[in-house]
Amino acid sequence: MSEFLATHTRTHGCGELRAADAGKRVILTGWVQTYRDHGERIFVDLRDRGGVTQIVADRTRLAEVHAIADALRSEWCIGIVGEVRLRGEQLAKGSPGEERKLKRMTNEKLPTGEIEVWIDEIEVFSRAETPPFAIEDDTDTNDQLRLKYRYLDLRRPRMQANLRTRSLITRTTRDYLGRNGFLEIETPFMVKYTPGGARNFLVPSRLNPGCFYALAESPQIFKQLLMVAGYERYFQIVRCFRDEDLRLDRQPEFTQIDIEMSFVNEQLLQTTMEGLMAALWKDVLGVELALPLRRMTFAEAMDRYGVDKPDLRLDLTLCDVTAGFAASGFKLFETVIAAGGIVKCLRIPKNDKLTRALIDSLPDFGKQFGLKGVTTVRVQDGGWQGLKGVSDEARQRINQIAGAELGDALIFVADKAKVANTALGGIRLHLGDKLGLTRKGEWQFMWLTDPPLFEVDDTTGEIAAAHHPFTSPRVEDEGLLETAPARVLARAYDLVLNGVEIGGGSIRIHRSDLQAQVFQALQIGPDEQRAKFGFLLDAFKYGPPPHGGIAFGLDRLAMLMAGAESLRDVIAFPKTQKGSDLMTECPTPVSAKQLAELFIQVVPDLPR
RNA sequence: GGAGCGGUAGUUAAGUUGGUUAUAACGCCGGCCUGUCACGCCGGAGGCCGCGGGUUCAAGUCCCGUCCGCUCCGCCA
Repeated sequence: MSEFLATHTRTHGCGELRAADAGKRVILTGWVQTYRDHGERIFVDLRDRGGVTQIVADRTRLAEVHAIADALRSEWCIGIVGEVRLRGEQLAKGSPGEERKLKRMTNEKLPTGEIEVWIDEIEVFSRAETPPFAIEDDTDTNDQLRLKYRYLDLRRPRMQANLRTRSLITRTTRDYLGRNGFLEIETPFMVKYTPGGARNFLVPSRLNPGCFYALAESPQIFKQLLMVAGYERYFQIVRCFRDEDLRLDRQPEFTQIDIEMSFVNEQLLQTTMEGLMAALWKDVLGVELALPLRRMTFAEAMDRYGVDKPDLRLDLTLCDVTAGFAASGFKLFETVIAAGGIVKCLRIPKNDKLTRALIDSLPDFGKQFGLKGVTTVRVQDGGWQGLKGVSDEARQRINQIAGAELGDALIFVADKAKVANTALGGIRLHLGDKLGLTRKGEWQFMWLTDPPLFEVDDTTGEIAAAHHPFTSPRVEDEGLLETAPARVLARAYDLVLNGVEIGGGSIRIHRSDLQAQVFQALQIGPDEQRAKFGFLLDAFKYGPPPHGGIAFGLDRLAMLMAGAESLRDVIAFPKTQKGSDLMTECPTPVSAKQLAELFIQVVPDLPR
């Protein structure tokens, strides 16, 4: 133990001291943020997780303290004993210009700016090499370096604030759910591998040669079993693992707030979750949410926003002008329509920021969505500027559908429905940003409801579960399961915030006859059912309660609430886009001996 | 699986149609300085231009390959 700590422990954090503390003898510990050497007097900004305090070493006062302070460098870890003084206290009372000088000495940028601590004792706990980047919020360094020296990156106040926000979120969540009768119950990470869905990370079993566990993608099946087991209300803040390609808002391991309730319908579940959101926004951000939250059907979202997670901070909407362009004389679009495609339109009300250059950049922007082209016209008296070959009649029809007014721009995209919607939805967000139409600072929540129960594969026409095979169809659609499965809508819901899906769930099937119909529609036969879900189906023979649930992405929630730009900024030790950890340099190959112990042989470039 | 962007001093960047010793700012090191808080002033050090090939009299610059990072499409029941 250091000599210093044997006899001292700190009395205050570096963000705590105020003018009222003047005269106190205090002990502070922290890291050297910066130092300003003025010869006889050295000023040091001392930082800990709570803030920064200026400490002062004066040669005429204590030469030995001054000598130690003279050697201090960035990020050294030190402890000091000293006296809190109002800045400029030593100025002679009543001296000329006293008030002005005092004011000049106060640092209004710091909460502790009125005071400073004059050092009586100082101990260097440890020195630091010059860090590869400055430990400050506006340090402009690349992610590669930040991740390699993550422990330094995490010293930055903004990162500490982000992780503090995250901690507050989990604390409030536990508190709210606990008060509402939810039990926190853990479930296994190492689970049975089931094909389909997200790719799994596999864990070899030494005790069972040739056999593997999968790391859980989510506790889905276990939480349903807990409902069968009569726990009624369950939650867990749980790590999930998916071996899929990564994005700004996706990590290979991420955390869910996982929730399941028995004897519940959509209304009760959503109300309960709205209560959770209200508690979070109040406790963490001090914001009162207006409840209930808005609801929108999947169909409306796709039609008007082109996505299943609309950003409602932006008022622009899409409309379908396929009917307008049919027999319009515009061959390009007519061909697309004849091939089963659609034409969607985004109307931009007259806006000076929509420059020629911005319009010209849209086709390139559209390419990333697989779009072949983007057509933009300006609505003028008696015609469209920017597109010829459309009959007057068709033009008027389209103007009417789009609600176009003089001076507006109409942006058209023609392709298969999915591509057209995704692309124009993307352009909508892009332009909202570029034109400054997206209202920053708003919290736009919405429940997305009534999505399709199944997804139909474009090429094969095969049907797959859109969510998972235990999601209930809407009661009124049960009759369609055999005749028109693609039209069946689900008792499922997503919670969307500012264009980000922060949670999703469903009411589950608890009736075996209904479950059989769904398996039938999915063409999952008895053998496959047994192999994949046998234990769950067995459990459902013993009086399963009606139940449903939801899972929130804690990382995304934290990212939005902390105002962070990336998931990596709210995860202490995240991974790169290729799933590697640049600090520990993982993953790595392992020795032949380790592999042999697991009965595994590595074959490079195995044909797939 | 695919597309785009990036990699030059410790860091962030500049580097012209290929042409002398590869610039700048910040940081770092030394000295000076009683009030700074983006302190200031004087001086100094610091480079495998991601890596490997190729073209050329000559490559940071052009070509091919490769690695790493970022963003997106596919993917994520």
